[in-house]
Amino acid sequence: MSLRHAVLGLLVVEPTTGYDLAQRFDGSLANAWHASHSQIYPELARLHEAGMVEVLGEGPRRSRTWGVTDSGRDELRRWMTDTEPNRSQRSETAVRWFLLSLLEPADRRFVLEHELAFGAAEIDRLGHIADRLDTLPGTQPFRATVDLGLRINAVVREWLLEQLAALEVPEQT
Amino acid sequence: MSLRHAVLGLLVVEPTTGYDLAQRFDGSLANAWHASHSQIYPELARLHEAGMVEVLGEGPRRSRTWGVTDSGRDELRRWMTDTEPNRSQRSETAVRWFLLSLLEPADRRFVLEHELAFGAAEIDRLGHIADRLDTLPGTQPFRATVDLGLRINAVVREWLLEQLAALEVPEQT
DNA sequence: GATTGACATGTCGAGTTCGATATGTCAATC
DNA sequence: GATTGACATATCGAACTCGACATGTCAATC
Repeated sequence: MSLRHAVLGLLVVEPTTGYDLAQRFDGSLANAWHASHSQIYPELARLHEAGMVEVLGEGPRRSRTWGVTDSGRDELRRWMTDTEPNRSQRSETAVRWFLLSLLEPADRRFVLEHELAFGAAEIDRLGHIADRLDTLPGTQPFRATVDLGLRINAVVREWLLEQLAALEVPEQT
Repeated sequence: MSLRHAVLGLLVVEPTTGYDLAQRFDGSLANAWHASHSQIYPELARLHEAGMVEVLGEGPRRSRTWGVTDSGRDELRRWMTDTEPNRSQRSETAVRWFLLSLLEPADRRFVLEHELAFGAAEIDRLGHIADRLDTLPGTQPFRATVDLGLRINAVVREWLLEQLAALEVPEQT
């Protein structure tokens, strides 16, 4: 269960509300893990019961700002250094890339162009995040992860363009 | 539910048994999707009931070789070209990379070195798959995906080495 | 002839995730 | 003063996933 540790991690970075946590899962953590609010609220309740998070303050609209306790920090460290990562991945997009060659050229071109457009938007999105982090102090460490995302996206883009180019050339059998 | 389409895709590539399908999820498709046999057998039964796969032959040990029907091929094509991909990713490893900066330098070095070792093994594994595909005829299209995996692993490796190098330098605040 | 290990299929219960539904607040615009 | 949209929390049932348990076959080695 990494949901628990992803939540703890995000709250160590910066205490925040459950609502905002859900936004972050779709923002900075989008390429690593997804969780919707219907998972996050119960998980916060469980973490609270386990003494790993605490309410730091209450705001408008019944909102509560959650922070991590020492016990929660211990648990996060233990997980990161003492447990073997679960290496199983899950990416529907990657499944589609894998199966791309099963499509006829016309369909393949269509899908490749669609993926390229999405990738361009993603590079744009990450670029904006990088720019914002560059102006903010104290968030330097996370620049590195954004950078990794940008580099992976660049490699994928190049690969997609190659696949598209291979489509133009009559097949060499 | 991409399990269904991943199974259909693998069976279009080459008809095979449920057992072998489970091996392939952990081999060629390891960086895209994971599924164990306890998911695969019921899914094959459902696909059979839906008329999307059929038994092509029976072998030793009650084994059945499954193939995709025309209806299954239609469904796979429809999924790949007409539906919007679910972009949500899931990678515990990526979550750990994201949270790396929360660790103290000594712990961080430990984790980075562990990741580098795993990455090296993965590059090795993909390299062997690539070599095998190069000697086999008729599997050229999947060379491309293996290549993408190799390139992404190379970028990650470079990134991990940079993070390790940054650890040596006294912090610039 | 016995043992071992890879091949092969299957089910079950617990745990996790998703999508829908529900309820309400607050600030800004019309 | 009404409406809209972002903020905010919460629950429920259906679907999906995981790990454990169960059963058996076949080939090769000891």
